[in-house]
Amino acid sequence: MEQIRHFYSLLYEKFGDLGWWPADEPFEVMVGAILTQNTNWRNVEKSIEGLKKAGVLSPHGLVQIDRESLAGLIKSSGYFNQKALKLKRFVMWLMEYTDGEISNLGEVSTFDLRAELLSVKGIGPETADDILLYALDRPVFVIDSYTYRIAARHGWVPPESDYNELSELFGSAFPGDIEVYKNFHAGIVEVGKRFCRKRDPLCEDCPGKPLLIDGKPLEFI
DNA sequence: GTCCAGGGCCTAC
DNA sequence: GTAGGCCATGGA
Repeated sequence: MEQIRHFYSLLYEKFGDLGWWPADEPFEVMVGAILTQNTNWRNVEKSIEGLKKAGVLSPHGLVQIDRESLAGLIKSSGYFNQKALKLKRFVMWLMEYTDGEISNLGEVSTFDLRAELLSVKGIGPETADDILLYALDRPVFVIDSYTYRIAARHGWVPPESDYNELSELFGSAFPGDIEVYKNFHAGIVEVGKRFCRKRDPLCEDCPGKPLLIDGKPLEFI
């Protein structure tokens, strides 16, 4: 817990406020959250631009466009057939659940809303929490593979920890602090790219080794 | 040519 | 219930 607070102070010292999530409006965050699944953000940006140009980056726009055309517009994000389907299912849910008005979500508790999002096929815990935190300003801590790698390799959590345990642990380091939640996750992604990139979260090169930021061990920055 | 990116679902043991 | 396969483009 104390280590986690320290980790954030180091990230903040180094990166300051990273201004996440980069988007013009909440709906764009929601779309981006789905498109960026296991995908480099630069590839997602191209897709977002394409959707804007086509004039379909809105709940109504995505309901109207056919799945094949949508897949063509988001090609750069990879998994375009799957993601076109996911976006379709998401906006269908959104239109029905909110009656087409995103502000209606304001009446729903975070707990219920999270369960609703997770019930949409194609939206898992990370995507749901991206939407809750960055589009809807709800106090949830987003966990991604970088967070898990860093926490597990530093021994902050046991390797078998699941998403919810990590989310609760990181969240409880700054209870309910939405702005810190937003910037902490952003900082983790930023530094995660510079950490060991191997997929294996417990690769043998890493246990016990500190996270390096610009070649310096985490503790000594 | 190989690896992997701001995951999640489905299938087989 | 869980490891493994699948989705797919684009940059390093």
